[in-house]
Amino acid sequence: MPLEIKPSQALRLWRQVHLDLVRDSDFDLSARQTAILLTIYLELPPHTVRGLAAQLGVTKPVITRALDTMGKLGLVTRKRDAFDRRNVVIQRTVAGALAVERLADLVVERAKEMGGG
Amino acid sequence: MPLEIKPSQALRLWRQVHLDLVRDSDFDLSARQTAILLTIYLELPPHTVRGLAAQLGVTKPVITRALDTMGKLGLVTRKRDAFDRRNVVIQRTVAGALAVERLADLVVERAKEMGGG
DNA sequence: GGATAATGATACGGGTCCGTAACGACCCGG
DNA sequence: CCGGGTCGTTACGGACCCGTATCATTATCC
Repeated sequence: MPLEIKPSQALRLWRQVHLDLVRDSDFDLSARQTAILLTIYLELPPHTVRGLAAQLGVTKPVITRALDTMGKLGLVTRKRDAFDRRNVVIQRTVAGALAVERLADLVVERAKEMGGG
Repeated sequence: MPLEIKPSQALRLWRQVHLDLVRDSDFDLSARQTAILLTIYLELPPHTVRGLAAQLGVTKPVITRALDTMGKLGLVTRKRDAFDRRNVVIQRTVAGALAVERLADLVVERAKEMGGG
C-alpha cells in the first residue's frame, strides 16, 4: 500500500511544515540533527555514535556535537555501556518522544490540508 | 482530495528524505533556508526581503544572509527593482529550479516506498 | 528642497558547526 | 602485562549564523 503523492503536493507539504517549524518550534534543528533524532526514535536500539555516523555517512565528531546540542535541549541522553565501557548508548527521553510525536502530527495535519494536484 | 498519511508513515518518510539529503546533497540547507527557497519557488513573485521576513516570522538580516548563501550556491539571484530602487527582487535560477524539482522527486519516490501503517 | 519613512545591507559580539587530527579510556590477544 | 585496535571525545582554525543596532539609499509628502 504505497503512499501516493504528486510532486507539487510534496513541495507544498515540505514548505508548509518547514514554515511551521521555523515559526513555532523552540529548537532549530539542522537536517543532520533531524536525521539523527528520527533515527534514534524510529530504529531499534541500541544506538551508538559509530553506528549513527555510519548510517548518516558523516564523521563521528558530527554525531558527538549533535548529541551535545540535543542533550542540552533534553531530546536525548547518553550512557556508558556497562559491558563494553568504550561504547556510549544513546537513549530516548520523554521530551524527545513528545517532540517527535509533535512533528508527526504536524506533517499529518498539513498533509490533510493539501488539495489535489 | 486531502492527502492521507498516518503518523508512523509521516515519520518514516521524514527520516528517509532527511537521510537522503544529508548523504547526497551538495548543499546543507537549514530549516529556514529550506522554507525560504520553497517559498520563492512556490509562491507568486515578486519576492522581497521584507516580504519573506514577514512570511517566516524572522528578521530581515536572516533573509539577507540566507540569500547571500543561496546566491553563492546559485540557487537564487537578486536584482534591484527598477521602479522602487529601495526594493530588491529575488529571482529564480535554473539551478534552483532543478534543486527544488529534485527534492520533490525525492519525497515522491520515498513516499512510494512507504509501506502501510 | 527638507523632513520623514521605508528598504535592504552591514557591523558587532557571541554562539554553533565543520573536518582533520590528536587524545584518553577501554578491550583483547599473545 | 602490554602493544594494537576500537570507542567516544576534545582541540583547533575557519566558516557560518544569530539578534540588535545602525547605515546608506531611495521614495514620499508637505
